[in-house]
Amino acid sequence: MGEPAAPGRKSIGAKRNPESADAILDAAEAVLAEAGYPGFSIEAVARRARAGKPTIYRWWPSKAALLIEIYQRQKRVEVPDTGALEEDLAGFLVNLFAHWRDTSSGNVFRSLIAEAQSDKAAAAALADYAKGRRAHTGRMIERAKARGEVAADIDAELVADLVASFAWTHLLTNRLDEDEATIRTAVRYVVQGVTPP
Amino acid sequence: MGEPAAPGRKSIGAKRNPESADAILDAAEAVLAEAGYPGFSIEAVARRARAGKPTIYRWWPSKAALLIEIYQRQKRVEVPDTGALEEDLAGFLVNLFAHWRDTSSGNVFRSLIAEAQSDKAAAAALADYAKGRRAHTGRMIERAKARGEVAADIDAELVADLVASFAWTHLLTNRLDEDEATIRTAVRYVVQGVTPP
Amino acid sequence: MGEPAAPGRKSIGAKRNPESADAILDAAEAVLAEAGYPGFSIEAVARRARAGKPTIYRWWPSKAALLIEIYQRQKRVEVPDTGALEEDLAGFLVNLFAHWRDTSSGNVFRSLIAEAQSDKAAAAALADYAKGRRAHTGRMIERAKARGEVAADIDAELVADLVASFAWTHLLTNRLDEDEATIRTAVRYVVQGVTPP
Amino acid sequence: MGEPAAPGRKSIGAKRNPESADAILDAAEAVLAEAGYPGFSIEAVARRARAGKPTIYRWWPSKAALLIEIYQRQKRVEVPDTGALEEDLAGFLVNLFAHWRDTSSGNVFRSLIAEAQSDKAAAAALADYAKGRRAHTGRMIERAKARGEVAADIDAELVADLVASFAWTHLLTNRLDEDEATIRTAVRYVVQGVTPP
DNA sequence: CTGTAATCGAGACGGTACGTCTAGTCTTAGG
DNA sequence: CCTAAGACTAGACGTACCGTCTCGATTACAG
Repeated sequence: MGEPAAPGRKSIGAKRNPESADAILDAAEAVLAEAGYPGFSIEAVARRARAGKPTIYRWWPSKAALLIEIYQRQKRVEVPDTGALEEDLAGFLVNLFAHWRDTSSGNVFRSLIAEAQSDKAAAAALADYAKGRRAHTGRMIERAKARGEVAADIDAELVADLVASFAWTHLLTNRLDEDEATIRTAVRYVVQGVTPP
Repeated sequence: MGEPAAPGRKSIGAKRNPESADAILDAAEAVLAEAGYPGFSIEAVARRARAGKPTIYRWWPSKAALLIEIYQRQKRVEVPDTGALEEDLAGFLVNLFAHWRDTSSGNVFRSLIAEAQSDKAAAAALADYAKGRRAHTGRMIERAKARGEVAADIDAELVADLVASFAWTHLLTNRLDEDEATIRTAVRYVVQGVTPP
Repeated sequence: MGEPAAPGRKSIGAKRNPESADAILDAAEAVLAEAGYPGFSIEAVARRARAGKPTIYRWWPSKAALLIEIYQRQKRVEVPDTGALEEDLAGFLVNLFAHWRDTSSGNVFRSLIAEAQSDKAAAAALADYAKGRRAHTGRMIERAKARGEVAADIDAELVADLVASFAWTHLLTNRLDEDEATIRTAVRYVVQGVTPP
Repeated sequence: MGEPAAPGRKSIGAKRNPESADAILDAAEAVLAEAGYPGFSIEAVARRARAGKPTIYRWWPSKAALLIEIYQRQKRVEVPDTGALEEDLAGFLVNLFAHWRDTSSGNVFRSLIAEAQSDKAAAAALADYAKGRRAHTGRMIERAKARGEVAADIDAELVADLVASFAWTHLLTNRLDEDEATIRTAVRYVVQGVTPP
C-alpha cells in the first residue's frame, strides 16, 4: 500500500485492468492516511496512482464509492463467541475501537460518514452497510437469546444499534482512546437491561 | 430568517455591525435549509447576505464556526422531568428527533459533525459541545439516582452517552423517522440495565 | 451518407474491410455536416461509424488525413471552357462558391485549412493539394494565352493563385454569399490586368 | 515578453489588475511562439503567467478573445505612400510578409483564422477585423483614384480584398517566403487591371 | 472639530478540485 | 492480419469555491 507510483501501466485490452484498480485503491488509501479526509480528492488519488481521472470515474462514480470499497476490502473486525454476551459485545467493541484506532480504517469510516452527509449515494450506501452490520452484530444477541441469556422478546437489532451507535459516536468525536473498563461498563448497562428477570 | 437581501447595509464605523452579523447568520441558516450541507459555502452565504467574504472571515474563521454559532442560537430541546427516568429519556429523545426532523437544526448539526471530520477546530468545538450535552443529559440520570431509581454506582454521563449516541447515529443515517415505540424500547433496555436490583 | 450506424459489421479476415472504410468516411462526413468542425473528433466519428478508434488510426493517421480523403472523394467543381477567360474564371468562382455554400464541401475544406494550422501533415497535404489546384486552374489561363487573350509572359499559376485566394478568403470569413456581380468584377480586374495591350 | 513568472502578484482590490492582464497576454504570446497553435491552451497560458484559470476566463471568454487582443496590441504594418499605387501595394505586401514571417504575428493571425473556424465569436471578430483592414488598405487605392491613377468606378475595397486574400492564403499555406519579385508581379496584374485606359 | 482607525460591500487575485471530453496507444477475442 | 470494442494514461476544458488582498466609502471616537 502507498507505493508512490506504478509507472508503465497500460490498458490490457477491452476489459478492466485489475492492476489499475488496485493501484487506485492503494493510492486512495495512502492519500487518506497521509492527508486525511480534507486532502482526499479524486485528483490526488489519480496523481498518486498515476491513473487518469476518467479511469477512476469509470469505476467509482464518487468519492463515496471509493471510500466504501476501501473500507470493505480492509480486514474485518472479528466477532467473538465466548458464550457470554457481555464478554462478546465488550470484546467486539474493544476490537473495533483498536481496529479503528490503529489502522487507517477509522479514518476511512469517518470519511465515509462525513461524505454521506453531502452525497445521497454515499448516504444510501452507508445506510445499507450499517443495516448489514446491525444484522451481523445482532447475531451475537440472537445466540445469547438461544442460550436463554437474553429475554425472548428482545429486539436484537435494536440492541446492536445501541452498541454500534456508541462506537460510531466515539469515532466521530475522537474518543477511540476510551478506557476498556468504560467500554465494558457501557456494554454491561445494555446487557443487564435485556437480561431476563 | 432567510430574507433574500439587506441591500444598503454599510459600515457603522470602527466597530462591528450587528446587522451584518445577523444577516450573515440568517443567510447561513437559509442556505443550509435550502441547499443543505453540500450547497453550504462561504460564497453562497456571502451572496445571500449581501456581505463581503472578508466580513465573514473576519468574524468566523471557518464554516465550522458559522455552523456552531447557528446551532447554538437555535432553540434548545427541553429536557422533561416527569419523575420517571424512562419517561424522561424517551420524551427527551422523541423531542430531539422531532426537533431535528422538523426544523433546520438537524441539518445544521449533521453538517457540524461532517465538518468536524475535516476541521480540527470544528472537532474541538463539537467535542466540547457534546461533553456539555452529556453532562446536561446526565442530570436526568442523577435525578433518578437521587430518587433511588438508578443504582448509586452508575456512571450517569456514560448512560447519557449511550442515549445521545443512539440519537446521533439516527441523525447521521437519516433514520429520524424512527417509531416512537422503538425509541422507547431502546430507552427501556438502557434504563432497565441501570435499575437497582 | 450519414446513416447512423452499420451495426453488425465484422472483420472480413486479414485484409482491409472496405465496408468499414466507407462507413468511417460516411460517418466523418455526417459528423462534419451536423456538428461542424468543432464537433469533429475521432471519437465522434468512431461512435457514429460503430468502428474502433484503432481502426481509424490504422488507416488515417490524423483528422487531417480523414478530411483530405473526404474532400477528395466529393464531386469536383467543373471548370468551364467558354472561349472567354473572364467568363471562364467568373463561372468557375461562382460554381465554387455555390458548391462550398450548398454542400458540405465548404465545411470540409474550411476544416482542412484550420487543421493544417495545427498539423504539419495536414499542412503538407494542403500545400500539395493547393499547388495541384493552381496548376489545374492555371490551365484556363494557359488556354487564354494560346488564344492570344492573355499576354505571353504572364505567370498563369500566379493568376490562378490570385483567383483562388479570393475564394479561400471568402470561405474562411463566411462570405460565400458574395454577389455574383462582385465576383465577376473581381475577376475582371485581374483579367484586364493580364490582357495584352 | 515570456519571462517565466511574476511570482507575488496579488489582487489590487475590487478592480482589474493590469499587471495580471499584461502577464497573461505576455504568456499567451510566449506560449504561441514556443509551442505554436497546437500547444496554445488556456491551461498553458495560466501556468506560464502564474495566473488562475478563472482570471483568464474572467476577461477573455475564449482563446479567440486572447488571440485577438494579442494580435491587436502588436505593432501594425506601416502602409507606404510613395505616390505610385503599384509601389504602395507591393511595399505593403512585402512589409506584411516580412512582419508575419519575422515576428510572432504570423502565428497569432494564423491561429486566429484557425480558431475562427471553430468559434463563432472568433469568426465574428475576425470578420470585423478583416473588414476594417480592407477599408484601411482600400485607402491606398482611393488615393490612387484621386491622383487619376485608378479609374473612378473601381471598387477600392474589392481591390484591397484581392490583395489581402493573396497575403492570407500565403500565410495559411506557409508560403511567406515568396519572392519579392513574384509579389510585385501579382500586384502589377491587379493594378494594371484597374488602371484607366 | 478634525484625523485616525476599524468596519463595511465589493470583487479581483492565485489556486485547487470538480466532472467531462478527446487524444492516441494497447490488448483481447473473434473472423 | 484484420475487425470491433473498450480500457488505459494524459491532459485540456470551463466552473465553483477557497482564503487573501486591496479598494473606496462610512462613521465612531481620540486628541
